[in-house]
Amino acid sequence: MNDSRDHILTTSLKLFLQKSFKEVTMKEIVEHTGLSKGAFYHYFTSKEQVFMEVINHFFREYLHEDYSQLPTESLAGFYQSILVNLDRRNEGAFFTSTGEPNDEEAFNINHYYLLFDAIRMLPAFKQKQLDHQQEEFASWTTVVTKARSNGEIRSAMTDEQIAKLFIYLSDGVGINYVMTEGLSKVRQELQSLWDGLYNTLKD
Amino acid sequence: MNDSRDHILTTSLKLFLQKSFKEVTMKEIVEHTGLSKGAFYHYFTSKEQVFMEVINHFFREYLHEDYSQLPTESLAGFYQSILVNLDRRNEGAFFTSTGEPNDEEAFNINHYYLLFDAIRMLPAFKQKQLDHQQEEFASWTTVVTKARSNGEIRSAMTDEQIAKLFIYLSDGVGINYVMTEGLSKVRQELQSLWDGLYNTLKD
DNA sequence: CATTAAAAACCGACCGTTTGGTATGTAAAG
DNA sequence: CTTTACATACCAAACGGTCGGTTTTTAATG
Repeated sequence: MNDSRDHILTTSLKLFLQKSFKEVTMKEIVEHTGLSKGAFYHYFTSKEQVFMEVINHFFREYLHEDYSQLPTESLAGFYQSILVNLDRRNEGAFFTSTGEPNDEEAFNINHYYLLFDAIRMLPAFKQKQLDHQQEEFASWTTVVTKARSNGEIRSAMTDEQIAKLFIYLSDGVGINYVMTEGLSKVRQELQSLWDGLYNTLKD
Repeated sequence: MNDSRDHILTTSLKLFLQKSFKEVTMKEIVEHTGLSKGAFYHYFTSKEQVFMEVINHFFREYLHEDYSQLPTESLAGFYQSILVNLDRRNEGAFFTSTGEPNDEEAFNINHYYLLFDAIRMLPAFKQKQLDHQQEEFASWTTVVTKARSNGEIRSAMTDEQIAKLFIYLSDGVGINYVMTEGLSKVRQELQSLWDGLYNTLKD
């Protein structure tokens, strides 16, 4: 039905993945869509609006792992599933929902621009981000608690500390590799560190 | 001597700490300095140039911990020193070199904009960043190696893995707190996690 | 199926403002 | 009297956005 509107949205997303909100111009959006300024403003009222919709439609679901769908029987299985999902999102595509392929490069430094822009411009998004972080923390903590009572792991640290260890480790690996090479090595790096940490807790 | 020039530099820094390069306008720089456009272009040839100098003069030394000055006798002492230095930089000021006080808020989300802008715009800075990361990794690894042979710690993980654990943990804590609250809690959070990790390695 | 009127989709010229940067001038310093 | 340090008016280009008009699609009617 609304073909052009979706086309504008996905095209804008591609641009916002390459530059910050301020750096992407209306001219670029219009030219990349192949449409005209009139067409754009027929569907959207402003550059801000298309940004907002881009964030809400694509970026949020792309960023946020769904922790409720993860297996929680063991800590090892839990983090292994996250790694597998990370793989899927990397090789897969950004636009799975629209069926469009991801011919662009993988996760990179610009994703942080986009994330930060969204946080600064959209209070609702910032709240979602906060909620997601809490959910992430709660999920990890639950799994760690269970793993400890199972006898899967043991440690002098609190469950919360261990949960944070895993979470911050993944964030740290991400931002480090984004600043240097690509995200290609992130998966194996994260696997190696999580495994090492896990084995330390297991002994 | 060159009073106005330095004034422009520090004023520009303050602005670049609040917005991205693109978002900071010449008008803002000129108005905040209290000088005129003519004055600005008397000392600098472009907005890019003042950005470049801002990065080289202030930001780099602010960001980069000097690992050669840290005590390496024990792992505990090593990371404790880093935490103390982190304190100093937080409460202290951004402009220690010029003696100006830091009345602005502490490290926040905009610092990442600045960091990313610098990486994208200044290849030399990116290289310095990379070198610094390598130096950081090398320092941690050395300290961990020594700590292990000392009998201070023991672990099934390699020295490199342990080093990365500490490094990525700090990066992860930083970016997480920047996105939510401030950097106020980062220090204690990092202390808690590093301590927990350390004790696990010690047992 | 053809006719037609209304609505939706789309175009590109145009608008006021802001952008980074320049040119010209002048007052002060050496 | 020359150089340095500023100020200000000005510029072309780019900015996000508007508007009047044209084409295309849709839906109702005979």
